[in-house]
Amino acid sequence: MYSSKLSVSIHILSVIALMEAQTITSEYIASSINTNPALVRRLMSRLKKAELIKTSTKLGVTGLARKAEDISLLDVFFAVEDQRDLFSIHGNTNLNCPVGAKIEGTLKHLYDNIQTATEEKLSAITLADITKEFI
Amino acid sequence: MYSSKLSVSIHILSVIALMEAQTITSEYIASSINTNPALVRRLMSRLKKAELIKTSTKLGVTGLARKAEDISLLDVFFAVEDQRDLFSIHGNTNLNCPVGAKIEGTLKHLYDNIQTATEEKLSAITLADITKEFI
DNA sequence: TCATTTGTAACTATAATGGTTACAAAAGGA
DNA sequence: TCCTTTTGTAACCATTATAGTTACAAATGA
Repeated sequence: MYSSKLSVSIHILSVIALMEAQTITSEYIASSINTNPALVRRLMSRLKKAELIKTSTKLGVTGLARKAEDISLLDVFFAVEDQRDLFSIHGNTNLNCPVGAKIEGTLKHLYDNIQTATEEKLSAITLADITKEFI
Repeated sequence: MYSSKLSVSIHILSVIALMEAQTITSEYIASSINTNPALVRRLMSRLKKAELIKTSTKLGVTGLARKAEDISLLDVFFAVEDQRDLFSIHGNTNLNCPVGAKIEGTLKHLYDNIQTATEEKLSAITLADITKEFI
């Protein structure tokens, strides 16, 4: 199971998208999530590096860096999630056993297919698809 | 990212499938994985409860409970993984905010679609598909 | 009866997450 | 130029899950 970083980041981006006119702060966003501003800023920092949002000291968040229609959930996922692999594979198997020798490669190939399908699903959903639920 | 329990369980089942003739022990399987027998038995216990393998004290593992063609990776996944959700959703959001009020339901619906697709992929692969790679 | 193996409890170390405090640095605006 | 606000980040902490390990009672085949 992936962490909630994707979910929280979508939350952050949604708040920004819905208040495009104003500039808002990590403090404000944190109050919508019911968490603290530092956690929000930690994610904001990564969203900024991925060029999904614009920020400025003193002013706070000044908006999305792209249109909501051009931000996919895969963009967000890649921006904030370090551990992108869907399934873990145990290493250090016994290479003298026919299973031990080949299991890693076999599973890797198989999991890659599933992972690719998942990522395609994420790339097909945009922030705009999500924010329209909130209006 | 899911734990390696699925991967290790597939390893266990593969060893059993490839040695269908003989009965083998957790000790033997552990040597192929390069881990210890108790960890193998912990997973074996769940595979047995899910009716995927047959075991007996004194004899050890006496074989698969079904044909390898009739054991899907989804069966294995459900047998050993408690945390089946693909993505975590943060709870306790601020219901006074339009985003906070609806984010949980929106994400749940969206993630469910992706999860279902993933599970369908897992159900389409059988143990037989995997073991044929090892011969 | 006895030797073997499962099944399970209990414990440990490690790593990731989510939460939190604190503060330097940036930068807008008076 | 100075002040105030906010980001960006470091440094913690508590909690949880994983993977590994030891130990042993109970089951059971021979």
